[in-house]
Amino acid sequence: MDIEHLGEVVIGQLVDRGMVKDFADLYALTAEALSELERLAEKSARNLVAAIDGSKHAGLSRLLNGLGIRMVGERAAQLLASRFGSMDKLLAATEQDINEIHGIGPQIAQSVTRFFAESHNRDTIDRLGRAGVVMKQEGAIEGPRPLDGKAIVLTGGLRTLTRDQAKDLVIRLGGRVVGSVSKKTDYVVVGEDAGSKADDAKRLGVPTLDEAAFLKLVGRA
DNA sequence: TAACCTCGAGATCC
DNA sequence: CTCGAGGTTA
Repeated sequence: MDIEHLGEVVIGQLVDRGMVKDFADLYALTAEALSELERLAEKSARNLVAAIDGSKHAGLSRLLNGLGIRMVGERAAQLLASRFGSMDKLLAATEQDINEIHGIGPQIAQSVTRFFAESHNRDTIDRLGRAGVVMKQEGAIEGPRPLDGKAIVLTGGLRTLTRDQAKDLVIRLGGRVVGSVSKKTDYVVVGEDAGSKADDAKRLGVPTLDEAAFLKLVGRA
């Protein structure tokens, strides 16, 4: 369920009545107040309040996506959430820090830092936090991120992880899974019955990891 | 090159 | 909602 279900009719009334000036105000709404509006009876009002409340736990990437930062859509929001893990760390980041993320360049980095430099935007974030909006990435890995910025190739089958699980793990640890081995590849994870990618790694001098070494590196062993 | 972001236009649904 | 144009990034 999503706040986006708020129709224009309802939003318009809320704004006209001064009940909502920015989207942090949505969290202060009550079913009683909403029932005063036209075209929104008690049941809908309660559903709406519940949906708004539930959105507090959408996670940092959804929050960043929802703030409306120029050039930050789903993809950039996920990259930022994955790299910094919490709003506090993102707020403390410099433009250079953000620019260094693979997938984010100078334009987006500047857009993000400009957004957070605006005091009214910081106010909105403060108020969202006080309203109980979760400002951390759900499932974020605490501590060192051994794969930060690393390009990983997976080849062959792993015993303890499916390919999707392995990919998810790499991403959550800050790395990215790429499809072919090149000099820019940081590691090749060699599973069972690995194919030519293992040969490519040897030929190009790219470090290889067997499953045990991979699990150890990612802190799962 | 390919995926992604923004925005406006027109199609579609209720 | 989908589409296309125009821009960003690697």
